[in-house]
Amino acid sequence: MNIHDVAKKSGLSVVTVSRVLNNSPSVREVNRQKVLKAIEELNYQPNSAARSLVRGKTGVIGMSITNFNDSFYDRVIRVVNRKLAEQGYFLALSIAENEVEDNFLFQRDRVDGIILLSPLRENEYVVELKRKNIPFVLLDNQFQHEDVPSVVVDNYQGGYEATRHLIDLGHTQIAHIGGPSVFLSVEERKRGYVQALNEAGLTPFGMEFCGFTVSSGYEVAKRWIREDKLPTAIFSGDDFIALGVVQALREEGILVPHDISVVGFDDQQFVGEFFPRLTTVRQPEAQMGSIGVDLLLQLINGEVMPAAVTKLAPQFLVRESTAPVRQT
Amino acid sequence: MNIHDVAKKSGLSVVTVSRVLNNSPSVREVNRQKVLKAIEELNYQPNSAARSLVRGKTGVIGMSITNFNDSFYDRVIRVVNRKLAEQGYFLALSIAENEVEDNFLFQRDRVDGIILLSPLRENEYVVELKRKNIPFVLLDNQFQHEDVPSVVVDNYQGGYEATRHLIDLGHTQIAHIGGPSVFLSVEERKRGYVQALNEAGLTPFGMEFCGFTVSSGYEVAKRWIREDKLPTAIFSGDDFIALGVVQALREEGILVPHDISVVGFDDQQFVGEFFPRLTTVRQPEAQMGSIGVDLLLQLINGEVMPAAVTKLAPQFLVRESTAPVRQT
DNA sequence: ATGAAAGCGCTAACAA
DNA sequence: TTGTTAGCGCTTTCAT
Repeated sequence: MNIHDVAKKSGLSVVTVSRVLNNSPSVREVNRQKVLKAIEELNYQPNSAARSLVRGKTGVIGMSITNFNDSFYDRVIRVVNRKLAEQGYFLALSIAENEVEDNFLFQRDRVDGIILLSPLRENEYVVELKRKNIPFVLLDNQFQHEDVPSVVVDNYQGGYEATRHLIDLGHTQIAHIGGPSVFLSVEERKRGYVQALNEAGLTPFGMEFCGFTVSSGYEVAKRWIREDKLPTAIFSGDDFIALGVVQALREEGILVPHDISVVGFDDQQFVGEFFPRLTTVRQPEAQMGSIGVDLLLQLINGEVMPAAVTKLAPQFLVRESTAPVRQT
Repeated sequence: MNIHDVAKKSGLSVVTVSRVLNNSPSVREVNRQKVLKAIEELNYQPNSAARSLVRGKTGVIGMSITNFNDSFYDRVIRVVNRKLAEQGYFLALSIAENEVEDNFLFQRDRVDGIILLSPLRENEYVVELKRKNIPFVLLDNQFQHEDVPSVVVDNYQGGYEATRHLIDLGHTQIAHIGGPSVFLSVEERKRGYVQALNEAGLTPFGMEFCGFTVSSGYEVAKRWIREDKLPTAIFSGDDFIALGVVQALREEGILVPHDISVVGFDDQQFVGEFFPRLTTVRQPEAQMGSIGVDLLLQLINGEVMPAAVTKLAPQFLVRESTAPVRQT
């Protein structure tokens, strides 16, 4: 069943049918109706391969993800999906596990553009996509690349605000547990932390870097307890770490926020349901997704080359895991 | 740049090039090399739209997901992705948010087949896909449908084993907090729970149904504490609920598993990092994904109609949140 | 406003 | 073993 069947059924030519399909204005209303009726009756849908072939466009935007178990990704994906749908594009997600060259999406004629979300082998991907001349943007990435628009959150500011908040609560002994230090975001958060302390005439009480997991946070906190070098406040590199910290402290009878204040990062959904609900830094996922889509579509439409890096302000959320320092 | 360029460059016809591309044996080795060389030099990749058009196949399998913040989904997705890649197929994920008809994937010529993972509006989807005559399978679904292969975990068995384990530990006062009771899986888990109790000559100590969230579990447990009707063991409908329960108990100074044993369901990744590590029921994600792919490919290749429902045994994981009942 | 003809890049059928 | 020809289903000139 194809466009010819519709033409036959409606008594018009395939060209007219095609025009109706593409909302061309130069079709008499009577004929348009005839065609629409035939389409309806035949339950016809144009063949997408044929369309792609002749148009040189697919209407598909690919997005490469590394992880499907994270609120941050979930939120970004939803926004991107919705926004692309509004623009008539379809989002095809792909999990980045294989070699870069193996990625099916990375072919000029399969997608009109690509979004890389928190890419792991960022440089490889960028080289490959540039070589293949596929329009793409980076979201939450690590490095800066010439001619590649990217949208990142201001991790420095996040770290700064988190620490500033603790300082404002009167804390002077503030430690930091960051994620894997290979990440630029980790480095930036730390930088914000240090800067805020410096401005207040303070120095880091302690710094440690571990995995973005509950257990790593737990272990670091347990060690600090064992070594009897506990601060009065801890800025954690993400919510998982923070949760591990809270748990370790609680096991030793140290209460959050009564005895020690803890700040997280990312506002992981399930973490928000724990008590004490974590004071944390939320990344502006909606903005990030939205701007990312805008940039990509500009690129695809060959409009002016968008700015290289868009840095978004994070949102600091004060909840229940932080409190004024206890007077001793 | 297309197949003609390669033909020209290699001094052979487009047909020969096509044959090389498709590993046809009837090409002399010398010529094959010539073609390969030309492809290499031109960095040529066949146009996929043209291929799809003429072959009537896309090489793409679509998978519709509702949530990207869950270990269970993450695990299934990874297995499916890997397995499809092995078979030369590409997995395109799509988030199910819009109307069924809006789903871009649901078009015969866009994908060769579809996998529905834990679909929400299951019946609508099934009707639509049947109407469009697209091969598809269901994973972790709710209902049974004629002529649609599906793979589910034996939730009844999961509930049974979890409860049996508690009974074996000497517990007689065993309560259950299930998820939203609209789900068949929730009903099945409950049924297993009740059955295990019955066989042991016991009756449910209490039953409650709430959302699959930490906070719901927390609230139910808090209420039970307030009303002073605590069991010695609780079988929770999933890990989130279980976590909420543990937290609520701990806040009241009731220790898990010392005072009360708690069992979860799903083996959510981050939950495994909490202490006490949760005794839980793991769904066989790898099997589910693998069998799902096999069934779908059978369907696509028009082989014998696969069995309607494949029910997989869950795996019971004894960890640290359960212990023998305390002698009073 | 409508249609005939050409062509997008590829593969399959048939011939040589 | 290789190549010629036709055609997948659609859109886009270019006439009319």
